[in-house]
Amino acid sequence: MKPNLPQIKNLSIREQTLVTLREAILTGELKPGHSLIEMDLSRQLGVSRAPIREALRILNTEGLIETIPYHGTTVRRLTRTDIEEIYSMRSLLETFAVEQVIRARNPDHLRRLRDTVEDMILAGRDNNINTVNILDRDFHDALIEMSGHSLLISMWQTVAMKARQVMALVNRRNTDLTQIARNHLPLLDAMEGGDIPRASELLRAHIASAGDLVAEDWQSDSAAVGDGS
Amino acid sequence: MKPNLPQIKNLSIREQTLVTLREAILTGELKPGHSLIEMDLSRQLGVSRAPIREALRILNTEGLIETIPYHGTTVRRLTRTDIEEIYSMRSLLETFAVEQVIRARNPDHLRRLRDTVEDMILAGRDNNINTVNILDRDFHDALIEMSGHSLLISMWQTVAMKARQVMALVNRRNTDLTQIARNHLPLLDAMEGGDIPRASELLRAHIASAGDLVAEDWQSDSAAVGDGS
DNA sequence: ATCTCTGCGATTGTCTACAATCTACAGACG
DNA sequence: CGTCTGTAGATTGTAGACAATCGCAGAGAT
Repeated sequence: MKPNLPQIKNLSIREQTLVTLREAILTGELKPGHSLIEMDLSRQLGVSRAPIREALRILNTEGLIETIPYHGTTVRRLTRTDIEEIYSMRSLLETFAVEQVIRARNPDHLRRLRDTVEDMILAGRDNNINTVNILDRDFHDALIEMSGHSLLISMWQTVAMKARQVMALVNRRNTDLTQIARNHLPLLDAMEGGDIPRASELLRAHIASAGDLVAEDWQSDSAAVGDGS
Repeated sequence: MKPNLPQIKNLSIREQTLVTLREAILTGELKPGHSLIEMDLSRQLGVSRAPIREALRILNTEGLIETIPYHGTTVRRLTRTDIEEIYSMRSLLETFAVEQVIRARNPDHLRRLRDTVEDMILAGRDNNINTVNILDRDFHDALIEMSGHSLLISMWQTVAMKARQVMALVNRRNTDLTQIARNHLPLLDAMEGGDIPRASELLRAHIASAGDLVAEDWQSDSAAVGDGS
């Protein structure tokens, strides 16, 4: 009956520019301090400055770039304090979310989370670091989504973006991937048991340890770039 | 010595537009559902569409307006769920802040907060509702600022904006103003005593009661506008 | 030698005109 | 009479040119 044709979506140039630039920043392709000149972007992307400017205003509001009037736009630099703040905020938001999810007592939710963790452990065995990272992100994103709190989700996206950027910039030390994955299991157990205080504490510790690890080998200049051209 | 001349600031048209529109939305002058047509704004403000569009993109990112491509831009409508979410998020962020502030143990902070509350009580005696509201906002803003957590401050601004908008849209029932002001005193006492759990709980209750009051007499359509022209 | 001022290049800010897209309504066709 | 189609008007999306502003280098004065 329904041929199930792929949805045709004609994203505006502004939106395409936004996604492109944001992704480049979050993956570390565009490093902190890199200067973004509208005219250059215009030539590179083959579009006029108008949509680019609008995309830049959005990125600026999201806190990923900084603009000095009549002077230039650069990818925002990250200090160690920024990183600590990002992780403490993550902790706050996720702890809140986990509380909501536990109260909802939805078996589907827990099953979905457990599936994700199991996949993560498997990917860890294969030493597939990329998949582990993606599944880890999925897990935490899912946790927030399940709260059903749209404002929380929106604020989470902002923080999660910044966290992604930080992750891409640090040179990860080789940690035991299966261990990272397994760390999620006690949290799931606590959630299934409906033990909010314990789940909160486990999550807090989980994120704090991740944050400490990142903050530890953060040299402010490690990923910074002088000129950017 | 210092003539204290007013700082000359040549804000860009984009910025002026942004501030103007945002203020109009937050004060309820522009009600949810009201449609913002770029061309009309352009004529009214006597500027071209380009800076207006950039301001609109920012407001959109801030979550105050919604744009449907090739169709129009409207002030975002607020459901009862939105309001509950705004207040629960306020609660979360402020509770976090108060914990930081207590830990910092800075006497100046507590003094400043107490001064604000005292002024608030005085304004309440005079039945000066406007001043009470401003001081109440000052109090909560100050609490967040004192945390020294810049990411928290930034997220707070987003939430506080929305809360301001909601406050402006409900037809406040005449509550005892001095009572509102006095409600802050136990919180201050707990903070001075360094009692984090008690302070958290008081703050949570304080915000929840305010939220309930607002949510109670919220009719989704009360402040909505059909056409907007 | 040092200070001041002027001009230049680079970059963002703004304006105007034109293109693309959506909704609604009127008219053709069965 | 209902359904489809096409056209008009409104609105946003994009382009390209021009204006405003900033930082800096270099000339000239002291």
